[in-house]
Amino acid sequence: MNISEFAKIAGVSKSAVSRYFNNGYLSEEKIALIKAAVDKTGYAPSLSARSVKNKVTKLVGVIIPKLSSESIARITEGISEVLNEQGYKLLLVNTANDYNKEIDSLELLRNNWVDGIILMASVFTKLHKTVLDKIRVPVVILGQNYKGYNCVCHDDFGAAYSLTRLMIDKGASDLACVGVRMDDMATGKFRFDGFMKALNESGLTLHRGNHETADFTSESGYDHARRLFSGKSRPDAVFCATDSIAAGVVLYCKENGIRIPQDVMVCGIGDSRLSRLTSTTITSAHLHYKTAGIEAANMLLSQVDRGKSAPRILQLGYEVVERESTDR
Amino acid sequence: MNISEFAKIAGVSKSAVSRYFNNGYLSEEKIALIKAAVDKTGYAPSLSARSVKNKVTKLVGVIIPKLSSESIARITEGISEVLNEQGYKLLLVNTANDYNKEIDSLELLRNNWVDGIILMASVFTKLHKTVLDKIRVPVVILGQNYKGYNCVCHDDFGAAYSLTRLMIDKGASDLACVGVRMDDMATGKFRFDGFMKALNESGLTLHRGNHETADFTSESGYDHARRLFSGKSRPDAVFCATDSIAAGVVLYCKENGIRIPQDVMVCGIGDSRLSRLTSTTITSAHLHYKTAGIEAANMLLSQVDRGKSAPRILQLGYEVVERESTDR
DNA sequence: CTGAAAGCGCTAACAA
DNA sequence: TTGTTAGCGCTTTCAG
Repeated sequence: MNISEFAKIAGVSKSAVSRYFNNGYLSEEKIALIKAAVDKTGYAPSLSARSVKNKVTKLVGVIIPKLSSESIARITEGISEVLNEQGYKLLLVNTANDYNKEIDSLELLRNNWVDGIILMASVFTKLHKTVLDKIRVPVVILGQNYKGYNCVCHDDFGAAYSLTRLMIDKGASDLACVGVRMDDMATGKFRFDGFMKALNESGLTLHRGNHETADFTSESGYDHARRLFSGKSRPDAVFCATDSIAAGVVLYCKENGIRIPQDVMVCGIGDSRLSRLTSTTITSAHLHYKTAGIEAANMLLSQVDRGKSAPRILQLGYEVVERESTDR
Repeated sequence: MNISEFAKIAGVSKSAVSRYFNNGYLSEEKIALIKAAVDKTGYAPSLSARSVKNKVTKLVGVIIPKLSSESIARITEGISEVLNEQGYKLLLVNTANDYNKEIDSLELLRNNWVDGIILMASVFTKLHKTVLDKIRVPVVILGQNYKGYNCVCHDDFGAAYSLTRLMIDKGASDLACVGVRMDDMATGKFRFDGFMKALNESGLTLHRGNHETADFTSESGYDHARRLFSGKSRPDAVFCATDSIAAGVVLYCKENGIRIPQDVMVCGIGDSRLSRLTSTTITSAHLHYKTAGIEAANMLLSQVDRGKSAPRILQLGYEVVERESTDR
């Protein structure tokens, strides 16, 4: 049913109907007439047609690498909360860790579909830059710090530094790192750099064989723990780039009689629910994921409303949460 | 930029441009002309305007109660996979466990916005029915079994029965259940019913104080474990409606010197990653979450394409996965 | 194969 | 306050 047909049923003009749905001038009498007809027919205006006129879709595109990750879920909940409140809807694109798809999705949303985009970026290629620079709608990048773009990110470097420092202060001298690929700047490079800074500051060196690159799963953490602990000299502390990886390391230790924290200390990042439930609970750094989502959505919507402005970068802090895995 | 303006730049007519983007008849020559202009200007047709003509948005609404849940994330990944493949986009609505918002969201999507809806339902009220019956686009309900609607669901009853049976076969005689609210039929009622059937079949009774109602978190599982184990007689087996709850129970036992499985057996449902990482790994039932998402999306799209048809119910099986928590 | 023109459902400027 | 009317950007007949 369209507006003309409905107007006929309600016994009013098209404009009256339009005004009814757009808070225009309308007499009580007509309002009642239309309300009754709505109840009867269930008519609602076509959002597409409305968008054609308004040039506004009230839709925000959110591009994520995967869904089954506690951190991403929490971020997305934050985003969704703000969007809901402000009357926007969330168009979710899951790239399934496929970086080409990230580009495709940006292309897809580039014109005429959404009023703004939040990109949970992993790696950042020249292609990303090319596409991002062509996009007409506002974009906020979440979880990475790319100069020249609107970003909301975490203090990955600081969190890694503090945790490593903590383990050194507790007596660790032969530290290992299970990180992720370095082209993921936030989770890969910055967390590794923070780890290294703490080492260097204390005059420690990263021994050969003590640096592993895992993916984001605990299975992978488990596998890399095996490699770490099968060398001749075992590390006495393992810094992991994420809690999931740390959980895998903890599991490996449990199964192989390596005592935590007596034989080896372990920590992760993210303060996930998991870190409280593993056989040895895991010392971690709390990152404000939901807040990041909220801030990113607010940053985006303010640009949607008031037009693009100079790029801002918002970096959120962290809190170290000590648990059993470093308790000595 | 709109089609007319672009057509002028490309040096062709509006219709030619339209045909270019809709695989119509077009000479090589014009195709080249338009392609060049697209590269230069970045023009892409407005999807909203297209929808007005086509009466098709290529958008599917997905309503979920929350994001930070492994099962929901896996389901949604399945949905997203199919939608992507078929050229549909995913409009995500997070109701944040607010059942009123579930209704509102259905109302919102009811007309003219999406081509179909997947509803991850929790409870089912008369209001749900009223709204669902008014909706014009196809709807698939995921995770619950409501006669008369298209549903994809799990064998909650069977899974609970098998797990309880397993514990009884291993010698449990005083069983407890930590479930969730009964108006969530799938997770609450059916899992409890499955549990009870196994008890009854073996001539066992549910002792007073051995039935707790938790929410879906491990914190809640932890709290209810305290109540369970502070009575005079301790159960020798605890069936939990979800893995998260079970993880909380396991944590409580660990902290209070209650040995699993020697003193008490524990199991959950969902075969989550968590169940493999807790201090005592948790026996669980694998539910095919991602498959459920895939099947639901396929079911929905087939109705979108071929029009609504008689309601179908697809129930997926389960597999019991034995781990340490029942290993005796 | 091509372009002109009508029309999708809606909004808003305009005249009443 | 109201109704009429001219678009919004696109697709698709229809006549060439």
